[in-house]
Amino acid sequence: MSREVTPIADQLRARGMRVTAARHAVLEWLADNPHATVEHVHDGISQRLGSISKQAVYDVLKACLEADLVQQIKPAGHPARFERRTGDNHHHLVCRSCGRIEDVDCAVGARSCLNPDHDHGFEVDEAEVMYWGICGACRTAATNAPGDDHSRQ
Amino acid sequence: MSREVTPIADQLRARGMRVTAARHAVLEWLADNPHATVEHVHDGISQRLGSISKQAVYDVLKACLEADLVQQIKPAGHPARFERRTGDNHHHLVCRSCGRIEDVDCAVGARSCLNPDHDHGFEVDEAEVMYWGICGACRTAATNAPGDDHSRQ
DNA sequence: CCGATAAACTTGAATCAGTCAAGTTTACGA
DNA sequence: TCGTAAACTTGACTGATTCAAGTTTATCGG
Repeated sequence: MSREVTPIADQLRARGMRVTAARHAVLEWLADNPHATVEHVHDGISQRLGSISKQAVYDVLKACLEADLVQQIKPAGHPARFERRTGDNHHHLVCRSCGRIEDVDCAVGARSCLNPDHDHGFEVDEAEVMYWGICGACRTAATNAPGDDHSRQ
Repeated sequence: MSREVTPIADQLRARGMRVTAARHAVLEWLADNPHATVEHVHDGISQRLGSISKQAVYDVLKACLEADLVQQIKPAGHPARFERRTGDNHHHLVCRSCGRIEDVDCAVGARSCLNPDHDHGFEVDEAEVMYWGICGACRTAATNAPGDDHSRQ
């Protein structure tokens, strides 16, 4: 059900990138499965592609990252996650326990928290807002069976 | 020049923690060297203490973290950093190139960006704001000798 | 359509921060 | 001053990510 405005192949070509089965599969799959880890992506597209190395997934994601076709989220202590939604300054809600991520629109309105009052000589290009907490599933799991987090989303 | 309000030993005892040479050294050193990595702390206090294992530094920092005596910052792609300033909702400016960190007071005023508009069933306990950019030193280094980041602060 | 070639992919080793585990030492209350 | 749990030492291990060398393939010029 990926309702792409532009076909994936065109998006790649528009940036001068080669169109490969791996790239197509990753981008298509990611559109339907936001906040996926490399592991998730690999599992997800291996079926559709027959097989693909994990390194290729890293390569594809890195290329798409640089081409601004995907965005990366790296929550401390959890593997990186990827999503197709880029450039709209939205933030993320991260579960401390399982690493699950949800999107959150900027609570203070677009770009309001993007400029620090004092930049210490830095050239700032991004403001990242991350809300940390425990998701519903993990809270339930914790009360039912204390001490066992059912980890990994 | 650590101008502690309360002596370090007392701060530890106040939380029911044992006062050890390692803990004292770490906390004292950290007061004068904010945003240090485990490596930095280890190097810094090894001299003052004669010797200490890196694992002990991890242990001390973990204990102090749980006792709220230090705060941890984990910038994506860089080793964790520690500081004594806690509980005042300040944010951080991180250099993409060398990982150097500077403090920034909340641009939108205390706690204004702490509550996401939709919590997706999460129990949110922290909002983390991280500004990413390139610090002055790395910008200079990049223009002088392109392609060589003089990394690691 | 066909080959050349640089980009993309495969495989497997390496790195790096951090964690685990078993044994020894030490702070501190009795 | 003694016993004990907490803290420290040493060294192995993990898991995500990166590096590197060799092979395959998309695309472009002919």
